[in-house]
Amino acid sequence: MGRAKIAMELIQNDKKRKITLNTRKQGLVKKARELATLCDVDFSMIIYTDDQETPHKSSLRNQINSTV
Amino acid sequence: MGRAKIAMELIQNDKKRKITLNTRKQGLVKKARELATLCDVDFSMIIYTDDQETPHKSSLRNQINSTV
DNA sequence: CCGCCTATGCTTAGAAC
DNA sequence: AGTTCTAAGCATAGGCG
Repeated sequence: MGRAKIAMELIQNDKKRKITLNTRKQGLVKKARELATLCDVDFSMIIYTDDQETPHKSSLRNQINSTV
Repeated sequence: MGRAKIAMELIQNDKKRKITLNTRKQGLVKKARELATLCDVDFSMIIYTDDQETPHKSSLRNQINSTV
């Protein structure tokens, strides 16, 4: 099946939400890189995510810093 | 005409580059908002652009801070 | 400049493996 | 859990008003 339309609201299902986060984060970074390349601009992007995979390692928020 | 494919390199034409910057920046912010909504993450994005429209007003770089 | 349009290509949700 | 596939939906280049 192709892409189904999803509601613009918090995804309740943990697994789906995590997949969506990763997929879309990737797409976002790609687009950011493209913009930086096409228009010669400096770019900084920070996504603060709760790391739900290793809660025992840290209760602090992880910082994913994508500098392009 | 529909969307033409563009090369992934610096857009030399000033006018085109500026249009592309604005259009894509808008799209990027939209996607960032979606990601923040769908996955409940905090998001910060900064694009440093040379303001080519008012070079007489400031030689400093403008900082466009889109916090979602 | 701004907005609208439309064709085209890119993104990505869901499935199948 | 990862990988790959596919099509639905979305982003957007270029044109026009």
